[in-house]
Amino acid sequence: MSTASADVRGALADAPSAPLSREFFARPTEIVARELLGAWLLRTTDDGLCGGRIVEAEAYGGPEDLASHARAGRTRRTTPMFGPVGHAYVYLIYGMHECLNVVAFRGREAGAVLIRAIEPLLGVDQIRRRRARPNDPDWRLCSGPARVSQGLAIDRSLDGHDLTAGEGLWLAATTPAPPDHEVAVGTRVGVEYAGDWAAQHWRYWLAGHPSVSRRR
DNA sequence: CGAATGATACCCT
DNA sequence: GGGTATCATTCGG
Repeated sequence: MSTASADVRGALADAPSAPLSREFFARPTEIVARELLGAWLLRTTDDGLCGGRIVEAEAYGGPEDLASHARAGRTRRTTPMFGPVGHAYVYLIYGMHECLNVVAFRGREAGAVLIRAIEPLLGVDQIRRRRARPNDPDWRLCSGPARVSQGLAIDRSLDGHDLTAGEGLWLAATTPAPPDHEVAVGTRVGVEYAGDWAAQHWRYWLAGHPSVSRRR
């Protein structure tokens, strides 16, 4: 048990447990995306501990999935997607924003789950200081994949990071997990170019939760 | 609504 | 090798 995990248990009555195991991520990405709803995303930096609960996630597949970065096969950028499950895949988008994925199993080839939004619950003050819009209400601070990264100080230095080690950046389950009737499912955001794969219902979110990202 | 901002992938010589 | 269109987004006007 890491010191950081012990800190989390002390910080909250609704205590997250140990880091999610390798086995948790060794399942199809759409299962992992669904199961990650409600789980804690936790981060330690020089500013201390911060994090929140995942309210929105999307599953991406391997080369067969035309919406996935892995569609071009294994490249320098997508190497983590083809590596061991439970590691981070962090990429730069639009030249300025970073997005966090969790590598999961998909057809023996590649796969990842994009963390699209969390509800900030721990270290909200430090999360707020890192954001471009520090006057936003708590629930909006991490309402979008790049906002999650900005708020939790996640960048490409964490690309390939082992999320099961429980240090620096990791995930922890909650009990109980959200029941199916609180979970909504739909198409992935921003992948209209992907033909039939754009219709795949691989986006999961907590129905009605204010921290879920919205289209403008 | 459109700018910001740079890595990447893909097509061409 | 080099040029360039595109991008799993966000913010201010």
